[in-house]
This record gives sequence, structure tokens and C-alpha cells, in this order.
Amino acid sequence: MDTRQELTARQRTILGLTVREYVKTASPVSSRALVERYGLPVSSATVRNELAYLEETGHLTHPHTSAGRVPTHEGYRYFVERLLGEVELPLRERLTIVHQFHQARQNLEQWMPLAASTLARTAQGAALVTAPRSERARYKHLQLIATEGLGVLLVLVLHGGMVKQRMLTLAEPSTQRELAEASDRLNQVCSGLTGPEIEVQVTQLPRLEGEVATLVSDIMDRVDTQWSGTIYSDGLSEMLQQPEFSEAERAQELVQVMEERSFLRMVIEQALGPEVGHVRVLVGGEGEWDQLRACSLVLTRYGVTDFTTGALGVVGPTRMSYGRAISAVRFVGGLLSDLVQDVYALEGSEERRSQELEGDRQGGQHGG
Amino acid sequence: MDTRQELTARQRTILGLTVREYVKTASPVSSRALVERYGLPVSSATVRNELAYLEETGHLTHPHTSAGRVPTHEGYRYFVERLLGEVELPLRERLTIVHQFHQARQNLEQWMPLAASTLARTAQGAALVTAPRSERARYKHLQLIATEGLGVLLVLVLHGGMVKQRMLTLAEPSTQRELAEASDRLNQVCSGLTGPEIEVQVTQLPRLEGEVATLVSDIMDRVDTQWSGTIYSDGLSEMLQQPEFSEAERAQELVQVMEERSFLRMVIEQALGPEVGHVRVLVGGEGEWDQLRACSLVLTRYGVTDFTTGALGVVGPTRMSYGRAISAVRFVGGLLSDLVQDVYALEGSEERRSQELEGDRQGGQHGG
DNA sequence: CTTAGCACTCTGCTTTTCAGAGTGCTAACG
DNA sequence: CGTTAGCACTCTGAAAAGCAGAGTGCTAAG
Repeated sequence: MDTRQELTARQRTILGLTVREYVKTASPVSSRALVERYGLPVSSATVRNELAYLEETGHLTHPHTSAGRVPTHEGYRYFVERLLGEVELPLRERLTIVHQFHQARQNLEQWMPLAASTLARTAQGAALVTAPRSERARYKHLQLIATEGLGVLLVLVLHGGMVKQRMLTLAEPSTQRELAEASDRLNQVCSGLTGPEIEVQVTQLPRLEGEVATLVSDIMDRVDTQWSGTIYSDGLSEMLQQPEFSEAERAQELVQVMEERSFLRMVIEQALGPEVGHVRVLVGGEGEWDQLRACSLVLTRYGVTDFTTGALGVVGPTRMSYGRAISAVRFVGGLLSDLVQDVYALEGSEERRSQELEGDRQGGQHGG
Repeated sequence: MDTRQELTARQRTILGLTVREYVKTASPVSSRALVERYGLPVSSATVRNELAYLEETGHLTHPHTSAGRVPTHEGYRYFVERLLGEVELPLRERLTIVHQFHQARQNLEQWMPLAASTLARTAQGAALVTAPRSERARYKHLQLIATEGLGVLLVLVLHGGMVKQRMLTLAEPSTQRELAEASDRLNQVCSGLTGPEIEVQVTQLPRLEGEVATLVSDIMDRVDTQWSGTIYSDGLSEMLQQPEFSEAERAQELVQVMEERSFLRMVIEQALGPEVGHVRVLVGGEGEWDQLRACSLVLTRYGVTDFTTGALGVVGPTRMSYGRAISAVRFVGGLLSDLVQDVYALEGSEERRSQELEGDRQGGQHGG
């Protein structure tokens, strides 16, 4: 029961091997298998004693009396935290991945799906990737497009290239020309501002512009607070081939979890801190999320800390190859961070550059 | 074997009831069940004879000697084409759906997911929705954003609000100011043009603008030809609860199909013509697509024919409620068409309006 | 502390059995 | 001639039984 108990070197070895063997074979590990396959310098009886002890400490269990041992969630945790060490993807794979990302470098729309599919294939699980989101949304550009009657299509581009679209209905009709002029004026006034900052400007703007600016500010506030945005996923069907999902019911549960994007978002937000780079491992929902009891998540945040970040990770059965998953997540996360850095992080430099030439911009506060 | 054989009224009734009963119960239908549950004015022996005949004509099968009858793909086809008639969603449901769509009217990003989830719930299957795409991409607005070094982020807004993003690397560095001026010039030159039309302009443009314009033209060509864009889906997990997927292997197959977006796109493109409004039913892959043998698709195109259209549909087991699915697809398709019409279809009117503030509208075509 | 040996347990597969459901056929009926 | 009652026949699916194999836990000896 007491997982915190210190284990002897041999116990650690045996636990590690048991986890590895179980991950590989997906069936309970017997003392004999351990001795034979890994050439342990002790007899199976000794191993049996150790296994019994590891069961007492809560690291392993028994499906039934005469079956081999299976790691518990605690066993996996111990394995990940104390036994796994630093793992890296083989060079060959790293190169392939780098190559793919290089090819897709220019095409922002491909980043997320590419990251998801790469991750899925590399870590042999299902992958999740959220789009990068700025800590504080900043106005970049607005475009108002006349449609039918009083309807207007608003296209708002934020710093970092995020795009939001809205339909709005005006109090009175406007020509496309009027709308274009309004857009231009707003673009001058609002460039680089945050939602609240725009809100302040509203009173000083004429009717139409004010109306639009209020909406824009509202949209930007929502972007900030709301857990919004698509989650890209891939590899679900491969994951379903794992033997743990050979019962249709289990498979159905998994698909349900993976389809409930708001739930996934919530878990990701709660599990990850704001800093980029740390890899977090959640084994079996960590007692918090019942729907994830059969799964483990390996998550990380990518991007630029406190500025623009997204999250990505791998979902697998608890019996997953944590080494592979962790290294894959870390590696792909790093690549994605690089990409984000190229595009998003240096928007500040835009102001900097303009200022270099001549500074006519009101104090742009760079989020710390 | 000969599905085209004319059936007697009684045979049609029995076929129809068999399909309905099988859809409801998911287990083979016996002659006795048919007589008892629907109060047929004949004996089970007579029904048995008719069932045997319907089996001969290829509309029904036998899982094994002593089981009831199950519809074949041909049986479903006959049912859909000749027996189903026009079905409409109950008023109550229609109102709920209309209400939800009204709420999401302004928020373009919500349209697709909303349509997918509505469809999934209403038709009790998995739903697919593709984003609307213009027949011919037209330039609306360009924004160049300086990033690090020689990198530039290009944000291209097309008519209809579609947005494309690219990273590009310049031959020599430019300031944000230069980039902004280049954007402005291009916006003046290219407004409303198609990809090829822009290509023509390239030679007459200065270095930087020409470089960008080539890329823009290229992007727009790709949008036209490539089967691109996200497919939103929903309801997969509900579909997996259907008894046909109680074997994990079947479930796995289904998920695989649903995850292969390019395949789905291909099927949709091949199955649907260009006109909005027709509902197409594909039973069991129609002998064309083996992966879909266990499924049926109910698809329609929405939007404005020859102008801006997308597709949506329902995926279910072949044993699905076609009446429900067809009416749901038709109804949601109609709503989405209305929305698209409001926003996208009238971009032409933008020019018209600029010319004059006179709103004459061509009649909206609602297909049957 | 380690290990050989052995009794014991539990699974998972195969085989058997059996009731039930449903058909197909035949012969009789109106 | 279409319809129907009756019955033999077939196939499923669940339950029960049997059995080999794998693996443990324990004991006693090294």
C-alpha cells in the first residue's frame, strides 16, 4: 500500500522489467518470464518473492491468483519518475520528423495536423494538438465586408495570425465604401491594442466604428478567457487496435473521451502550467478524471512562455511506452516551439522595427 | 437476383415493414413477428412465401437457415427510393434546431461544429460537415506581417471570408512599413481577381509585390483545385453504441474510415454533383468503396450552386433510419444554405452596391 | 537470504447438450 | 390458384462440463 517505501536496487530492477515486459507483451508477466528473458541472476522463486513484495507496496497487482503481475497506476508512476531516465528518439526518426516539419514550415495551416500525425505515428498512440493562443490578444487588422441587407461580415486578424469571423447586423445600411473607410479608421486607431484598450477608445469613435469596435473588443476578450479553438487529433484508430480496446465497450469509451473536446481542453488546461517545455505525464487520469482511468496522457506546452502557447500530447492506454511517448512529445513540442517563435513571438519586433525608423506608436506594452 | 422486378403491393408492404422492423430491432425479422406486430391480414406462412420471393429478387437475405430476414443493400435502396416517400422532421425538432442556428448566426466559426452536432443528434449517426468553398477563389485582402529576419507572415483573405496563412522568406530584408505599403498596393491591384488573373499582373509589379503576388496566385489555385479544408465530424461515439459495432473490430474499422479525412472528401466529391439541395443516399458504399460496406451515407450539398458550396451528411450503419437521416440532412442543409447565402453569396452584390444602392436580389434556389 | 519442489487455483479453450426460434415443404382447403 | 395448418429440419446461443496449462504461494532444505 505504501508506494513511498524505498525499494532495493533489485526490486527497482524487477519493477522496471515488469513494466517494460508488460508494455511489450500486453499480458501479465510471470516470474519465470522475467528470469528467462532478461537473464536475471536469481531464481524465479526469488523473483516471486520480490513480486509479492512489490504487490504489497502497491506497485503491482494480480488479475487473479494464478496470473502474472501487472503494474498498477502507482507502478507506472514510479517507473516514469524514478526508473525511466532521459530518453531520446533515435536519430533516424528525429531526422525524418525534422524533414517533414521543414517541408511544412511555410504552410501554417498544416502545422497542427502534421504535428498530430507525426506524434501519433511516433508515439504509437492518439495525438492531440491545440492551436497556439496568445496570452493577450492584440488587434492587427480588420476587414468589413458588406453582404445582404444590413448584414456585414467582419474578419478580424489578431497578432500572431489568428483570425476571427463574425456576422453583424447594422442599425442602418452602409455601402461597401463606407464600410471600407470605417475599417481603415479602426485599423489606424486600434492597431496593436488589446480588448480592454479598444473598449476605452469606443466612446471617442463615431457611430458605426464604435459599434464595430465594441464587438471587436468583445471578441478579443472571449479569445482571451474562453478555452476556445480546435483540437487536432490523429491516430485514434491505431490506438483502438491495442488489445485493451478489444472489448467494444472500452473502445466506445475511448472514442467518447476523444470526441469530447471541451473535456480534453479542460484536462489539458488543468494539467499543464504556463511554462513551455515541461512534459507532464498523467497516468490513468490520476484519480481525478474517471473517464481517463484506462488511459495515460503525456502532455507538454509549446510556444513561447507567457506569450503564445499551445499544448500537445499523446493519449495511450496506461500500458503505453512512456519512454517513446515522452521523447516524442518533447521533440515535436520543441519543433513546434521553434516554428511558433519564428512567426508569433517576434511580433513585438514589428513595433521595434517601426520604432527604429521613427516611433509614432503609443506605448506598446509587451506582455511579460 | 433481379432487383428491378416489379413487386406486388403486398410484397412492397412486407419489404417495407421488414426494413422498418429490422432498423428498429437490429435483429433478423421473422414472418411471425411481422404478422403479429403489424396485424397483417394473412398468415405467417403466406408472409413466409413472400419473404422467400423477396429473397429471390435480392431484396432480403438470410443470415442462416433458421433465422429471420435481413434487408440486403438492394433492399435498402428499394426502400429509400420507392417506399420511403417524403419525410419531414417533427415540428418540435425543427423549431429547436432553427433556434440553435439562430443563436449561432453571427458566429461563423460555430456553424460547422453546430451543424455537425445537430445532425449527429437528430439523425442518430455520425455527422460530417465540410466548410463552404468558393467555386473560384477571389482575392479580397492581403496582410503582410514582418517576423524574424527575412521571414514574413502572409495572411490572405478571400472573398467569402476564407483565410489562408503562409510563411515566406524574402530575398532581402524589408521593414514592416515596406511590407505594409506592398500589401496596400497589392490590395488595390488584385482586389476581386482570381488566381490566374493575378498571375497575369505579376510582370507589371515591382520586385517584392511580384514575389508575393506569385505566391498568392499559387495559393489561390491550390484552394480551387485541391480537396482541402477541414471536415468537421461529430457523433462518432454515439454511432459506436449501435449493436453492429459491438465487435471491436467493426468499431475499429469505422473509426479508421472516419479518421481518414481525405478518403471521406473523395467519397463526398464523387457522390455529390454541383447542385445544392439534392440528397444523395449511398448504401453500403454502393459497391464502390469497400471500407464503407457496413455503412450508409446520406449526403447533400449546401450553399449556393456554382458559387459557394460545402457538403454535409450523416454516416450510419446500413441499418439506419433513412427517413430521419434524409430529413435531417435536408433540413440542416437548408439552414446552412440560408446562412451561406447571407454571408457569401452576395459578395457579387458588393460591387453592385458600390455602383448603386439598389438592392435587387436573384431568387434563392431551394432544391428538393 | 535463496531456492527446489509441489500443491493449489484460476483461466481459457473445447466439447457437449439443449431449448428455442424460424424456416421450408407438403398437403389440404376454399 | 392462392392461402394456410402442420411438421420436420436446421441453426444458434447459452449453459455446463472437462481439461490442459500457466503461475502462484508455501514449505522446507541449502
